[in-house]
Formats: sequence, C-alpha cells, structure tokens
Amino acid sequence: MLGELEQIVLLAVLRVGRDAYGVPVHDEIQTRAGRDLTLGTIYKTLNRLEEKGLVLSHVGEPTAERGGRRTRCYVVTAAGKRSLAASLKVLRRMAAGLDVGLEPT
Amino acid sequence: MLGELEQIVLLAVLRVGRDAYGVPVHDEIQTRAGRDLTLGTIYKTLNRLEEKGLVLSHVGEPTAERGGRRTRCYVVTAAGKRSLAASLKVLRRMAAGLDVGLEPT
DNA sequence: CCATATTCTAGACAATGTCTAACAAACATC
DNA sequence: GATGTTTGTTAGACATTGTCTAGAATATGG
Repeated sequence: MLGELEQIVLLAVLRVGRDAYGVPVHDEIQTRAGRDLTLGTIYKTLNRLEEKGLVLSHVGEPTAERGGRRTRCYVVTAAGKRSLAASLKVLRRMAAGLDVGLEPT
Repeated sequence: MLGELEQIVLLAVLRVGRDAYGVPVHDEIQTRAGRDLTLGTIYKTLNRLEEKGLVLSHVGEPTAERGGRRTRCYVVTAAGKRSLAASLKVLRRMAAGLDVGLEPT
C-alpha cells in the first residue's frame, strides 16, 4: 500500500511532468499541498518509490543556473499510476456520500 | 499528518455511524475498500487516533448475540473531521486536473 | 584551481502499518 | 453457579514509511 506522502510525491511528479527532479517536486508540494518538507524527505521518498518500481529515474543535464550537480529526473511508471489510482479510488469510495473533504476552498 | 490507514479508519467510523466498534469498522473497510486487515490492526489504529484526540470512545452495551464482551464504540471528534478534511483536500488539490482518479465521480 | 552554489546520498530516529498471541467478559447450559 | 465457548479488546513485537540533519558530489565563476 502507498503511504500518504508517497501518494503526494507521485502526484507531484505527475504534475511537474518533464524534468521532475527533487527541487521542482519539492516546490510543487510546498505550493500546492502547503506542506513544508525538507529536500531530504523528498529524495528519500523518491528513492523508495524507485525501489518499488513506481517511478523511474534518469540523470539529466545540469541546470543552467549558477552551479550544482546533475539532476536526477523522475517519471511515474505504469505500475506507479496503477498503484496511485488504486489508492485514490479506495479513498473516493470510502468518502463517497460523506460531506468530508468534498467542500471546496 | 494522517497516515493512509488512519484516513481510511476515520472514514469507516463515519460511515458506520452509531455503534462503530471494532468489528463493523473492520467489515466496512473490508467491504468498501477491499482491504484485508486483521482486527488487531483496526484496534491499534483506533487507539492511536484516540490518543491524538481524533476519535472518542465509550463502552457500549454487549451485543445480544451468542456471547462476547462489551463493545468500545468510537465517534470522530471535530478535530478528527478537520484533520481528515485537510488530508483529503490536499489530495484533491494535488490530483486536480490529472487523469488519475480522484475527480468527483 | 579554489570558492561557492546546487543537487543528491546516507544514516538516524520517529511515526504509522501490521500481525500474532493472549486476555476479558458475556451467554448458554448443565 | 461453575465452566466452557463465543465474541470483542488489549499488548507487544516487528516492518514500513515519514522526516530530519549532515555531508558528499558536481557544476560554474572568478
């Protein structure tokens, strides 16, 4: 089963799309989910997701920024999408009909 | 932050409504979420949720069944509902626009 | 080359997920 | 009214996930 953070990270990788490496994923989570995590937390989670075959990584080009090492970019695998969909489906089914978490804001 | 199972258990308690003790909660999760957990897992999670003030329990009447000890019935507190709503909102926001399965039915 | 900025890795520890085994209390019955 | 059977709960152990800090690697600019 996917943990809560794993779900969020998978979603963030999907949202970022191309060049989804640590920093953009971290920023997406910070902005969208309002969750203040360290980069280390993101990397650890991405590593674990990769071990489980739910994402795949490849080394990318260095950013054109000031400095820094090569980026490691992630893509969600088919298995990752299936796993994520399954988790979200369970929540949707469990929440269906209850007026919890369905209110906008 | 709520773990994945914690969210599911909270939702199950809400679904069951009156007399939400271990067994019905377990059954609801089994049926609705298709997840095969032991009763021990449910109880442990309920205990932890109570320690965090997200559910409240009271000892209920014994079932009129064959035998059995008194039931401990759970209710989701206001804090529990808030916490749950917050978690689900994050997921909804993260999933919004992606074709991955948390969009309203 | 050396300093510095950026990204990634590793190791530690806390919280959550999960099971098995054991304990407790009601009922039926004899 | 002792006792065994049934149903429900608790406790303890271990695996997985969540999270941080500290440090290593690799670019670029002077």
